[in-house]
Amino acid sequence: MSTTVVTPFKHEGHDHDHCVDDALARAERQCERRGVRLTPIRRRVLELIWRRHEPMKAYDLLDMLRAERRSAAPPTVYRALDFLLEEGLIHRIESLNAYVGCGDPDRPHVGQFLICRHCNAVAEMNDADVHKVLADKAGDLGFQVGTQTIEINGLCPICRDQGHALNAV
Amino acid sequence: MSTTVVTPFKHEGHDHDHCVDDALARAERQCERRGVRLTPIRRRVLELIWRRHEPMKAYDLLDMLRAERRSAAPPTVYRALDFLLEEGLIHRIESLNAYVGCGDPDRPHVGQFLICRHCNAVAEMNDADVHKVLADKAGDLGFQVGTQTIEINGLCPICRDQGHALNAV
DNA sequence: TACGACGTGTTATATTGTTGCACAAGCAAG
DNA sequence: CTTGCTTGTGCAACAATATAACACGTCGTA
Ligand SMILES: [Zn+2]
Ligand SMILES: [Zn+2]
Ligand SMILES: [Zn+2]
Ligand SMILES: [Zn+2]
Repeated sequence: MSTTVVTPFKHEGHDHDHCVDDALARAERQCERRGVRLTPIRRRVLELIWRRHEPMKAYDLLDMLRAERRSAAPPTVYRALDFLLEEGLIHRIESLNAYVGCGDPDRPHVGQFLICRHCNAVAEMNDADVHKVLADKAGDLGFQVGTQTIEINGLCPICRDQGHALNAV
Repeated sequence: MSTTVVTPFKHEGHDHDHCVDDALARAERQCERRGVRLTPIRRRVLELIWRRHEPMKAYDLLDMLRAERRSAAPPTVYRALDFLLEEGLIHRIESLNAYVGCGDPDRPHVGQFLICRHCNAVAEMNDADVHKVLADKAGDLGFQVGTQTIEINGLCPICRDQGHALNAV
């Protein structure tokens, strides 16, 4: 069993205030250690992402930023996102054009995402078996693996238990 | 060994004219069987995608279409792409905002893509082991799998043999 | 002080994708 | 054949996502 849940579903009973505070504290420590600056804008964007604990769109973040910082513009948020991506503090969900916080930014990795199509909850796995089987199969074809984009769309435990069905979108 | 290569890399010695003709003939048979219409526009877009045998952007297709059909506009190409996606004749590569032909449109499936970061070549796998390990791991977390987006970026056999390195982008 | 690196403000632009409505082409029932 | 329905296309505008270019300010350091 090599499954590592990097970030669990939001529902799965957790003290979310604590979860956000934790993520910000981790980010601050990590940035200090690396000698990079978690400026107010960057910190605020990271906080907005964690607050919702679900994939956030760049322009939704921009609207929120604008509410408190009149000068915010697209570059403001995209620069912050670039920084956070660079430092591994967030991941980009390609299939949604959205961004989620990473629960384990310390070691660089690519995420394996489970995305609920009903409630938008996202969990991040980092499973060595998944990585290995893909690398092996790709290797069989002579392909050298760089970055894996793995995004699984489906139903989270809560929504499944509530009777939502896959085919109903 | 459950690896099925749905669409191999373009390089791997193949008669490309034949490959395009084949794809179009398959598409025509399939559309007829299903009672849907492979109209001239749809057929032409599919052909443009197969001609290049690599991920094609919507607006690049639009430019090509416009060269021969003055009235072409964004909806023209997006409607054709929607149709082709619906019928499984092409796949969308989320990480590139691009579209590639599917080598096995008959049975619906999601693709597992190997994308060369140097030459843009794409191969499509449809590997049961990959699907299973992901479904199992997701299932362990109570997640019911719907659609998998799997896109591996790296180096194709040709580019790797030519000494291109992963880190050099 | 002077310099250089970095972060931000600002404006404009590029890229990717959608909506709405009118009209035409294909097809089936009468 | 012709009426009416469904599907496909033309067209215009727009929405959503992302980047470019340049000016300016702050801060650490030679
Ligand atoms: Zn939380
Ligand atoms: Zn859910
Ligand atoms: Zn070919
Ligand atoms: Zn290559």
